[in-house]
Amino acid sequence: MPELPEVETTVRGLERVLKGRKLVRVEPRRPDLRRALPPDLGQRLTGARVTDLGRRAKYGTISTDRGDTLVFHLGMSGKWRIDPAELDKHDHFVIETDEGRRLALNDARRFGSLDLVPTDELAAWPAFAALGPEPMDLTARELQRKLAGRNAAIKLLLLDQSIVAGLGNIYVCEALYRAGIHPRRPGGSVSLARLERLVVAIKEVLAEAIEAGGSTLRDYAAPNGELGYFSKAFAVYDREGKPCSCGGTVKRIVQGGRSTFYCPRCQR
DNA sequence: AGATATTCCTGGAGGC
DNA sequence: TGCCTCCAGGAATATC
Repeated sequence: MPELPEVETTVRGLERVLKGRKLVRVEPRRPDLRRALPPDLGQRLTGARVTDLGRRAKYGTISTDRGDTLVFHLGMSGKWRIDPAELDKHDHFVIETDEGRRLALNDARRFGSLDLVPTDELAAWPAFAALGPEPMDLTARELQRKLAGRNAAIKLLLLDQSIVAGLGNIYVCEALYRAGIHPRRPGGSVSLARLERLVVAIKEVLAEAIEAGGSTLRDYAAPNGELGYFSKAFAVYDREGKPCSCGGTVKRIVQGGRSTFYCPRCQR
């Protein structure tokens, strides 16, 4: 269930193993994840040297000296396993470096994706071109402009990657809680002052999550490759019926087919 | 154009 | 214990 902080943590972990390394073996172990993999993926990556790693929204990028960038999305269950003792049935893509390190992209539910894009065309790549600003670059003014006239619930609009790119269900719930905004409030009805609070809340909750991820990088790099969510207790997410610090009770509703958790006393 | 529903997939949880 | 249903998640796609 990786959102932006988990992808950021993943990229930082991969960077330590991959940056500057040559890929001596590249093995797609099935032809597709969510979509078909590029048929020449193995051929185009084998023998290439990794120059850079990066992140855009919830996508990770691995660029090579051949002018290609491998773009991965972890979907909901994806994770990279570092030096797994043995491969399991959900290790769908495996690469090996000239130092003998092995990385396996494991994705039980296969909602993830792998694409190979010319590095100089990345910004124009359709999936990237459709993305809104990175949350860390977001301003209240810009958010206000994007929400103007929109009647849909603020919760749903914040999940729209063209409005702001990288937020998922968990951090949207947490950010709205911190900003004191009711998840059902129409997007266009949130005042600039409250959007200011919201933008600060988004940046803070993501920064804290990345910080927590950084502190668990050791675990991430362990043979089992597990990468947990920001494991500090969430204030509202998955806490239906439990107490809020205000004395109220966390409530769960369904919006757009997915759960929203919020405190009816704190969020208006 | 905006809003809403559906689709992909598997494992884990809970009910009986 | 086993079988069934339901649910979680992100984003593309379809339909109103």
